[in-house]
Amino acid sequence: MTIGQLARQGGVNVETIRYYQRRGLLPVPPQSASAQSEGRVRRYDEAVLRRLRFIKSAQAAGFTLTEIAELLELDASSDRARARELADARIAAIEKTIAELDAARRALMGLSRQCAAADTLHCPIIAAFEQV
Amino acid sequence: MTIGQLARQGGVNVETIRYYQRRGLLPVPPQSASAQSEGRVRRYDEAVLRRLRFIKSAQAAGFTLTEIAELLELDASSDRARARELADARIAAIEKTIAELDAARRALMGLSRQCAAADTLHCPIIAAFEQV
DNA sequence: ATAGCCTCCGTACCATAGTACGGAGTCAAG
DNA sequence: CTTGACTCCGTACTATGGTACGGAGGCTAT
Repeated sequence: MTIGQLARQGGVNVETIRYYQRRGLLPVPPQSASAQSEGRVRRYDEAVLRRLRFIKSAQAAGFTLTEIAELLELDASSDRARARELADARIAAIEKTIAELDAARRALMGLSRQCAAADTLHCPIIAAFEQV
Repeated sequence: MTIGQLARQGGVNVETIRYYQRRGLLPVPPQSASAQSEGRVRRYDEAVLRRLRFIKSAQAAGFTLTEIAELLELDASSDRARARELADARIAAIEKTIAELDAARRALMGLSRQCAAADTLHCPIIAAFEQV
């Protein structure tokens, strides 16, 4: 498939694929010849699409592109210990983020409820943050 | 207090304060005269420190600096409805993020456990992402 | 065979949230 | 009254994750 097809299949921009290639996350296939001409267009296979989807999934899990690059290298070297290390570090980071977000969420919910109550003189949302 | 003292009290860099001033989040006080000289150093009071702390708290709740600027403007205009709108939008965004992170966390935990089990032939962390 | 997309590639630019630098002036303590 | 730390201010640079642009050439359907 062409880069444009790969991009559509992966749900990203063509430019994003080029960017991932520059970062070494995706391979740059050779410019293969087509039936009619010598061919100067690069063709991508399913493996690249799977790799692209891996990147997007790992990214959704909060891995940075640098970490994803490392995961992809581990894929080649089969370094299980290191892969697990990265996964565990990410789990800890996710748990920390969730705890912080949950605290913020509960604070905001209480404030929004108070703000909706008609008997309050002024909106507490802004005032509340100032006391923290 | 001076900008350096304000920074220390607020737990940020001096440069960050200047940045917030450029963004209109913090006021730039006049260069007040001191006892000895005409004075060309700006002085900050408690109100600015409270404002700085408000910014950091709101930021921890996931508001962007642009949204915080709006909240600060609402503070002046007392637009409760809009403040509540922003708070509710943020709550929804936080809940979405938490759900995504929790899914990623649970996936990673299962994978890490599998990876630790000695009977698996190869680490499943990388393989798992490729199927998503 | 030609219009009208698509690809290639380098380079430049975007937003977000800061951090760093450098020279000139200011301030407080010894 | 000087030394050393701090302030002022503009400008430039950082990281992260992309987007945009433009010219030259490639591909495909009519």
